[in-house]
Amino acid sequence: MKKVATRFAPSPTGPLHIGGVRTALFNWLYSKNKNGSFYLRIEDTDKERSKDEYKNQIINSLKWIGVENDGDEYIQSKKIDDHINIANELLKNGHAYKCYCSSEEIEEQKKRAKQKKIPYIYDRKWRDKSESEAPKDLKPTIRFKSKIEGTTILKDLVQGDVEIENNTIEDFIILRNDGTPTYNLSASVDDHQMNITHIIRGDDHKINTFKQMQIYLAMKWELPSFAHIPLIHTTEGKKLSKRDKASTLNDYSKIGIMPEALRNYLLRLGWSYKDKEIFTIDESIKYFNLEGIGKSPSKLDMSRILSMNEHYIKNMSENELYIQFESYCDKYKNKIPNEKSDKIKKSLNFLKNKAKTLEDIYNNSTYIIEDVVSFNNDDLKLIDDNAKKIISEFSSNIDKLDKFERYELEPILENLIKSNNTNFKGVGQPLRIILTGSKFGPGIYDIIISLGKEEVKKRLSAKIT
RNA sequence: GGUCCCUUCGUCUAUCGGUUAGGACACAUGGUUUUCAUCCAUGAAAGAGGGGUUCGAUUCCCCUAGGGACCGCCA
Repeated sequence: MKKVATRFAPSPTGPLHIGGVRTALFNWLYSKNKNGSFYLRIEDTDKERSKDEYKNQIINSLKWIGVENDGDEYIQSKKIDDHINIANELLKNGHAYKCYCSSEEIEEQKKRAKQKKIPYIYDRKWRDKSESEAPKDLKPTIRFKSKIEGTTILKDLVQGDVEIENNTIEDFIILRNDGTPTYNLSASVDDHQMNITHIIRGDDHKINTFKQMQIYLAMKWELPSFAHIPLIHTTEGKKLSKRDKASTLNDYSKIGIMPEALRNYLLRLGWSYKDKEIFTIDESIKYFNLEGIGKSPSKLDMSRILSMNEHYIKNMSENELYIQFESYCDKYKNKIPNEKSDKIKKSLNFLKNKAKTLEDIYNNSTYIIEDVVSFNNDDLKLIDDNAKKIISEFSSNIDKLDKFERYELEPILENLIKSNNTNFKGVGQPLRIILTGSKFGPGIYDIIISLGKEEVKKRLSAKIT
């Protein structure tokens, strides 16, 4: 048995979106499940559109979600000479030929086909023409001599047998008239040279697979296995593209989605293992298989991502959560001041109960992070004279406390409720507003204790007068 | 238009011929609760339609309908 090798081969012509991330994840999981290797190949042969910026974004995205490639990134543009050599070999073997059609001529044919509403396919004009008829002033493209007779069956590991008439595959270009290789050639040569055994990619590549299979056959190379996974659709039911909002990983991380949550979500999007929903990395490696991949495209569901994130927030250790929260604030909000980090750490146990995202934690903890409380007028109106009296009583009552724990605070509040002939809200709400500037937030005891006696006194006295 | 793929609750899915069609998210209701939440309980919610095959079809086959992908000297 050959050692399993998979690859993810994006082109750095745009930011990697969540669909690509899932494809990478599936390839990575499959190879790890089989104790094999996973490679990252940057397909940067389109010099016009490829950008280093995108290459880095791709590498960072995969790193962020925990998909790690074996070995260095494979840079396709460095292998162009190999691709050209194979094209020449194909030419020599009679599996390819020179086509002297100008691009204008081809465009014209396509236009006409469209007008007549018939499918365009290159008419194989130069397939059997002799070289002597070639125009002198035109550089030819090299086309692959595709099969015309019969059918080809692709034994797809996800979709089953897919049969296609060979004559629907045109004589595709493998070398442009400037001598550079095109995608189908480069990809086949690279996959072969990298000893890729399983090609797992989006459904949108299926036609390419039939073309690439023919190159393999012509070169007498051993065919890899193919698995075409259904695409991820937007809520509108269309193929997800780079232009869609909320499509890159950064769109998610900036609102406080954590990598393990998104990884788990993506794993379960289009793949399942019985009724299991939550998978650690190790579990996903252990259980991942191609049989569990569904055949129909699936839609992105934000509320599901959120609830997955919520699950991870509540179930990860507070230490780990703090590390993620800290770097989240650092990157997208304000850096947590050193002197506040202990308070935040201690408060995580109640902060996390109200949070679906790291951003929620941030919003609920600003009263700790920021020293000056800001108020809005509507809330301030609730602080009437009666409320001020209660607050002032509370303030003097806590002076004698030395532990400043819940069991000490509870009786004080209860007494205030009784002596002022009110309910919990009558005491709790004004306190909350003055302490945090908001009617909403963590439990009142949590707020008081997390702030500490000194800070509570300070904030109360600033507002009573 | 041609080729290919898909079709179970709103969404992600389980079921590999016999189930009261299960779970999760979302939703609704009730309970716990100092706000908002959490948590707990309960509920509503699905096999696109039509033909076969079979003792029996969500499951196998065919047709129809609907949806999607591809149709570059991009990758």
